[in-house]
Amino acid sequence: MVIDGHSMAYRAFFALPAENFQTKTGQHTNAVYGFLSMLLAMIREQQPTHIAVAFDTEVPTFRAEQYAEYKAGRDKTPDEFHGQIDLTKQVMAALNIPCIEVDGFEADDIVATMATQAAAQGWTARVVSGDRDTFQLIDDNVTVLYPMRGVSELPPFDAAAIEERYGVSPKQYPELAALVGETADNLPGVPGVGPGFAARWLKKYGSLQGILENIDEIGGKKGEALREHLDDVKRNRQLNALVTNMELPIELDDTEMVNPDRNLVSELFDALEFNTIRDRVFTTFEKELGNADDGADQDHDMPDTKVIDSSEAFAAFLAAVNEPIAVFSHINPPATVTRRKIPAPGDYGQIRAFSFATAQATAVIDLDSASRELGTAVADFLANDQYAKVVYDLKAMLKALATPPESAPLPARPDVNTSIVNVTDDVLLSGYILQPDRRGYELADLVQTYLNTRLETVSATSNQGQLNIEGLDDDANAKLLAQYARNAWMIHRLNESMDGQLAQRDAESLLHDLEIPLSVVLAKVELTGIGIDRQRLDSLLEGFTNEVDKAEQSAFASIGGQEVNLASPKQLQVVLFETLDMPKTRKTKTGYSTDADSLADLLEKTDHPFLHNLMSYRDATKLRQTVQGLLDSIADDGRIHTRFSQTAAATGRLSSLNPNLQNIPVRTPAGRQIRDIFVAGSNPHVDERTTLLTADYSQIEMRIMAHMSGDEGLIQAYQDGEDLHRFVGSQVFEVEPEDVTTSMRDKVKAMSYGLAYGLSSFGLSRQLRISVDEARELMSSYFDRFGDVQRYLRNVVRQARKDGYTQTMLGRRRYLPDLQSDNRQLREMAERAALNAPIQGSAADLIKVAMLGVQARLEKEALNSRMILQVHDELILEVVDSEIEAAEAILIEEMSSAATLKVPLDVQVGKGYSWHEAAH
DNA sequence: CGGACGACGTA
DNA sequence: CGTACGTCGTCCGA
Repeated sequence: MVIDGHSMAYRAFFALPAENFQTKTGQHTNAVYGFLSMLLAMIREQQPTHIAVAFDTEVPTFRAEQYAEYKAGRDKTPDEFHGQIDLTKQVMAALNIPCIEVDGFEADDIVATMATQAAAQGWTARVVSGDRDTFQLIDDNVTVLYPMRGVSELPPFDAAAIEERYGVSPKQYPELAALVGETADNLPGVPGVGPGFAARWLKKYGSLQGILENIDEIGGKKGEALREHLDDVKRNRQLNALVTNMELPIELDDTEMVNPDRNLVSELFDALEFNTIRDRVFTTFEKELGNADDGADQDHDMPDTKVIDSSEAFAAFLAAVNEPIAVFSHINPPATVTRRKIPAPGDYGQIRAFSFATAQATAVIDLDSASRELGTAVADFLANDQYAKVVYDLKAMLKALATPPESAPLPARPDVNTSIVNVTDDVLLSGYILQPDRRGYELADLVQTYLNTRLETVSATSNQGQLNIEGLDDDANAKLLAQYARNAWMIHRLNESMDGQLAQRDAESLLHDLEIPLSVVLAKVELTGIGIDRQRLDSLLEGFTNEVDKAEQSAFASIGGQEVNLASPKQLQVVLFETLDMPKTRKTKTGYSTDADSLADLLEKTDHPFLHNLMSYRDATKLRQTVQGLLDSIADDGRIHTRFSQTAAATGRLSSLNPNLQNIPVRTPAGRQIRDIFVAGSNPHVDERTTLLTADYSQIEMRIMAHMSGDEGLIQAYQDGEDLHRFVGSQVFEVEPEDVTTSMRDKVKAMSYGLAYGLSSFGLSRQLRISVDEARELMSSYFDRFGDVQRYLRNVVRQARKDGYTQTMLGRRRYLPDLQSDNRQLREMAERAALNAPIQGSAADLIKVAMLGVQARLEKEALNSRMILQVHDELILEVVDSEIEAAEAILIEEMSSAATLKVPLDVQVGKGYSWHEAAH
């Protein structure tokens, strides 16, 4: 298959709307995307063994030399097309598809030469081109795929198809074209002669030569015109003849289809912001090349796998081991959770199989067929401090091991402190520390990045049916177990690679002393869950649902009974900006914004009741959704067990999911009602009432900024325990602290918080609804008083630009390549991220240290109270009533001593039956 | 069914 | 033109 790259990319450009394909840097990509998806379709349909793409070059062709007006008068190439040919070539390079271009020739000549060469070798050739001149190449061996509807349909043209369509043979088609002319190439033909007449003449006289020999016979106006434009016709015929015997810089054999360079493809697609097509690329090539086991070659050093089916065999395997063992556990349901398919509340998955790897040996255990003895032996091995272990996702293993089903051979090991010990590495967490801003940390992703090897993801068929060890002659089962073994081997190899990199950047302590121990604490927190008052939650749902209905009815009434979907911004835009003809708001990708700020603006300007009703509807639906989400995630034990992701936030923070308990409303009274349903539950270890204890850091990020900047004024204020915002206000506005008004305090408060996000004077002015000048004035007097803060913030960015990364107090790095970007928007975004990352990240480090400290103290003092939630700067404990004072002391001590800063770490504690009551 | 998008909750 | 997240509904395409 040989493709005319330029003509197809250009077709694709017009087939897809350029405005829908634009990267954040402003580069259009519609032609690249369209070309690529056409290419994939062609590969799938035609299954070529060899493939190449031909391109035109800038150098004028021999045709232009023969005829100066060749292709003159064409419309200017649209600006949006700019750069897309080059990007298309880059994509081809990543796909390992050769691009061919030769100065002085057109892509079509290359296509023609290659097709001719291929046919001469006895191959069949497929020519993909939007240029009808290629029709002349068609014969028994050569077919042209010519785009019809955009580039979505490329019907094959063979001799019969040309005959049917034009009434001439492919060989005669260029003669017909010469008579008719080609506007696109600025080759005028005979006026008044279209393909019909041309075909009739050709049929009658056999060929163009025949026509010329009998030219005087041809009567009528058209005959006259022909005689007048004979030179044009001859010239056209000369120019539309494709060159079939060029010297090419490549042999046909060098165009054999091979695997894409996956890393290059990923890198390039990241830049092009191609996401959905990525998998299509890989699956298309895999299918075409039939090489699903491609990566297997690179495992030649993988030791043979022993299938372990008895505790004796396991003991024998362990006896030969004298180094850290990589342990992989296959957990059902798989950790990959999609939006519409989340695991049932309280289901932490079951371990179905274990596999192990060292440099010398690999082994696999199918738990579905394992004996109770073997299951126990494995559990004992995990709990045995003598064996160092390397794992992937310790937290998931701990949780699954804590709650195996009755029937499983594995004994339940509910104590996460002892169930898996001596874990020296968790490659999931190592991956996060090395690259905290990656999208995914699936084992296969890490293997791809760090080992440049493909890893099959275990087939979903393992979800059902038994993995039966006796059935090892069963192909599918054997393959599955082999995959598990390979996973363990990959964990082993990943660890070798990552260990070195962690050492190089001095981040071992972050892994071993912080993240790995924290994952044990988090496992415990998740297993514990938080108590819920279900009755009150039910009645909240009812109340909010009523509010939604009421607001919806009022909203419809206020626009004359028209029933639109209030949850659809698209439909709202029609109502607001067309039906009601309101002033336009901020632009979004798909139109004009209908967000809360915009609605408030519109309300001010128009005072239309619909706006008010819509806002009520939005408030109520949001609350109802939150309540419904909570109800849906209550587990059988009546509690909600959120999951903490330890690898989600690029700054080092945790995140909470299924459900997210880190964004439960708190600002409005209605929202706070939801906090009231999180309550102190029963403790399984004591028959005693419990209370919720909350403890949060006060102004943690400001304190970190004071510490890191070394600003004496700020430090002094914190040491004196002053009301920080009042103090700053008095400095900025040059008044006595007692004379600082609420408005002054609010302004400096907004500014102080904003600083850590890279707030601009423009942003500040908008937020405070003051003029930009006033905001600028405010910032400059702020920095006059607190100059070290300004110097610090500037220096953070400067250092980050120099090093390529920022660093937290514990050495957690965040890489920010965009600091070097030519694109101002990207660069400035990276600068703000650089400003914020050390501050937010250090705060994250601190509370993680505090969590370890608190958990350790609770255990050391043998308390029954339990940690149940972390919300970035807040820890929540469910405390047995007799332990309230002890727990309170632990919280305060451990949180305030998490680090020694130049300022005190103030911790506020509150208690109550519910989360709401425990707020202070 | 999955992704993009707008919207909005938290720190 | 303020950082970091997760979830929901809609809309649209595979």
